[in-house]
Amino acid sequence: MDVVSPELNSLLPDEIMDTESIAMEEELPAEHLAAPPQSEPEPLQVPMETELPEIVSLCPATTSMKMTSTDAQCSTSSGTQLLLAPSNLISGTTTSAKTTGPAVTQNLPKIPSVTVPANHQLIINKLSGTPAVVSKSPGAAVLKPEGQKLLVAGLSKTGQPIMLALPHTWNKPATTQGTGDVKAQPTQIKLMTTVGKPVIAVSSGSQLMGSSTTLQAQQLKTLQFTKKAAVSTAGPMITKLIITKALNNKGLSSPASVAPVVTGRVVTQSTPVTPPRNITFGETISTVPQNTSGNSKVAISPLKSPSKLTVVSVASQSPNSPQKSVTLPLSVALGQQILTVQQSAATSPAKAGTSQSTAQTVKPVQTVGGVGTSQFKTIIPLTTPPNVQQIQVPGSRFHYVRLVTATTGSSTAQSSGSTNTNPSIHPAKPVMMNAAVRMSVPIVSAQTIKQVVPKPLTSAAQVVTTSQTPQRLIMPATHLPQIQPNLTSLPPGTVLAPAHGSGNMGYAVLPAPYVTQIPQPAFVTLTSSSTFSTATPIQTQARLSLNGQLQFTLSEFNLSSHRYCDCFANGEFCNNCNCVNCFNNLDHESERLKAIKACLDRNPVAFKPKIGKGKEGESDRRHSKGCNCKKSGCLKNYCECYEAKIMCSSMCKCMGCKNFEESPERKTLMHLADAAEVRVLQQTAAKTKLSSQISDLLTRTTPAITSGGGKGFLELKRSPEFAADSPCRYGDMAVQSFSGFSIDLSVSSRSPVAKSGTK
DNA sequence: GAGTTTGAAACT
DNA sequence: CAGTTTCAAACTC
Repeated sequence: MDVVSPELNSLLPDEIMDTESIAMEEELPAEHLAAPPQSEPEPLQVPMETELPEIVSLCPATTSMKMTSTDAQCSTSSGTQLLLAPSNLISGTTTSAKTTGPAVTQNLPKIPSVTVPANHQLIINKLSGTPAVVSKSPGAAVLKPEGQKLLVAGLSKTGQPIMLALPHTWNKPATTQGTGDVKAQPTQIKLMTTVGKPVIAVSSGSQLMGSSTTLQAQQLKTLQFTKKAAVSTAGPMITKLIITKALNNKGLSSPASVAPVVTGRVVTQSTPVTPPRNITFGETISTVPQNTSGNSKVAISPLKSPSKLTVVSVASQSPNSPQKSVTLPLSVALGQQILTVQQSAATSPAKAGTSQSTAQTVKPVQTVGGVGTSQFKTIIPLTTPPNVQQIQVPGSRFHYVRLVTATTGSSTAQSSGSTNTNPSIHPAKPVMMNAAVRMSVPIVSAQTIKQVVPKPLTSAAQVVTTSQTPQRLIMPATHLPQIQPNLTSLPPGTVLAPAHGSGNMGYAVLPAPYVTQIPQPAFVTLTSSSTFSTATPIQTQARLSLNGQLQFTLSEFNLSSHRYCDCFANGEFCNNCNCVNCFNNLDHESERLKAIKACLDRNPVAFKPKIGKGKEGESDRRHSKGCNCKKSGCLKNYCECYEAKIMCSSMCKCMGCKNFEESPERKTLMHLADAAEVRVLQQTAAKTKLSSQISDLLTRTTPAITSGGGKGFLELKRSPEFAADSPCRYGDMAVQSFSGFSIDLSVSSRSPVAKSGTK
């Protein structure tokens, strides 16, 4: 690893907090996404295209070490995923670093490699001789030398940690061995330092992952980690993780919408530090060096709105039996996100660090990213009562709630469920999925989370539906043997999608309103497979097929279509769609239930994502069923394969197929399509720029601009200094619509200002 | 926007 | 499982 001296750092003060340039470097094409880690035995399907989030994560690599530093801080642009090794580990690789404690200088682990997958995740590996990050953080196991690199140097003489954010093009192997010449490419290096704070120090064995929703790539979030010296190596340590949105955060949304969520691990308690807009949280972890203390994974929705946040924590772990870790991987799939949660019981109560509503005490988190092309934001809340928090994202179509784990008596989950003692369960092995899944889980009390057998959604499950915005409850139907026994531990209200069959992956998509508003007698029994036996009959609100797919049909929805309504197929209620006489709403729940049941009986795979992960050795994506084209040559959008921009496979039954790799027709079309896309992008960029200029012009030239009461409107008012009857260039501007990229200014006839249309 | 083509899903 | 029907989306003009 390269060593960045403090001198170098001091010479480049302007580089600090240079978020824009960093953000630019983060822009990676989708094809640069990281491949699944090799440690993953069997990648799961990627049901849908995913708009990938980026991760800021902190991942300690050591198993036991002393932390004498009191504060640690790192800054990174949002969206950049970082896996940071412990400070001592870092310092051991830097010549200029000053260790903060005597224990730190001993047995300094080396960082053999710094690899960055394409998802901008920086992974600093330890030596192979030590318990690697990989073993504890499968998500960090992706060591694909792509993407942006970030080197974390140790403490300087002034105590400033130095982090080098390297462009993704800077992936020479030498850099991973500490022999790279930093100065050789000065323009590609971003230095981020913390002022007056020691370098990031992550407690041993803990896995931290900080993540935050990102509204814009330019957002900068500061992660502050506070550690206190442990009494002994085996003693508790304090780790405080703070994520602070930088002041230059360009996010325009409310705090709830951005709600940076960071996970961390705190051995005991942390001193609350609650600067404005900071989120401080801590978590109690086991002090057993080899104890991974479970892993908690929560994926933040990487969907369109980065503000969407889903936090789920399930399972608990006996503090004294790390190998019996009853981690409950809760994998959720919506085709775009996968959420995996493994959470351990805390040996001591965790303590939230801030009084802010967004403050969270979190469990150790590790990313499940790095699998496939997915990128994850992993968050684990370790909330104190109230154990339920709802995340409301203004403007979002979805509501999210957090499932939190009780901080006390967490060991009951392990002992209560006989299925949890399945030896096949890997203690800390997270369930890795290669697709992100959005998951909205009904709010459940902490105690109910531990219950082995899900109950019908009655009083136990407290689902909050505050608006007509559909909620989704999506659970994985993937065949995941390691988590299957733990599925019985899902909290009441959770819709289970029992894995069944081999490779027949499905997803249970259940709108939350559907869950919450169904009368109890209307429950649809969750069909359990033979391998998914439970002592108690499981009831939930949707009937699931054997492969775990929740299905809906419109046959009883008085719709004249044999096809599924898109809204329905997505597990949503129809809203502002073109459905006629639609029954896919809350007013027709009984009919909807019938439709679901009928559909499940008829076709268990109707809602299965058509484009999924191909078999091993095949291309990443392929049509699950294959097309059946006859006339289009599979080169028109009639063909589902072509429409999905994938080539036809052996599954297809098409005739005259031209949608294969070497097809000249296909290549020609692709070239044309690419060219067209480039043009569209250029035009869009031009429009955006022009609109921005116009808007800026209006702002600067208009005497007064006040936001109108309506949404997305600008009200242009006459400035007081202009008399009502005086000639005024802008005097007759009325309220104009300001929608999207278009600004249409209507100017009165006596103000012959040229209209500006950007469309 | 209307008409045509197409193929997936439902149906038999 | 194969053939037929239906119909919304894609496509063309």
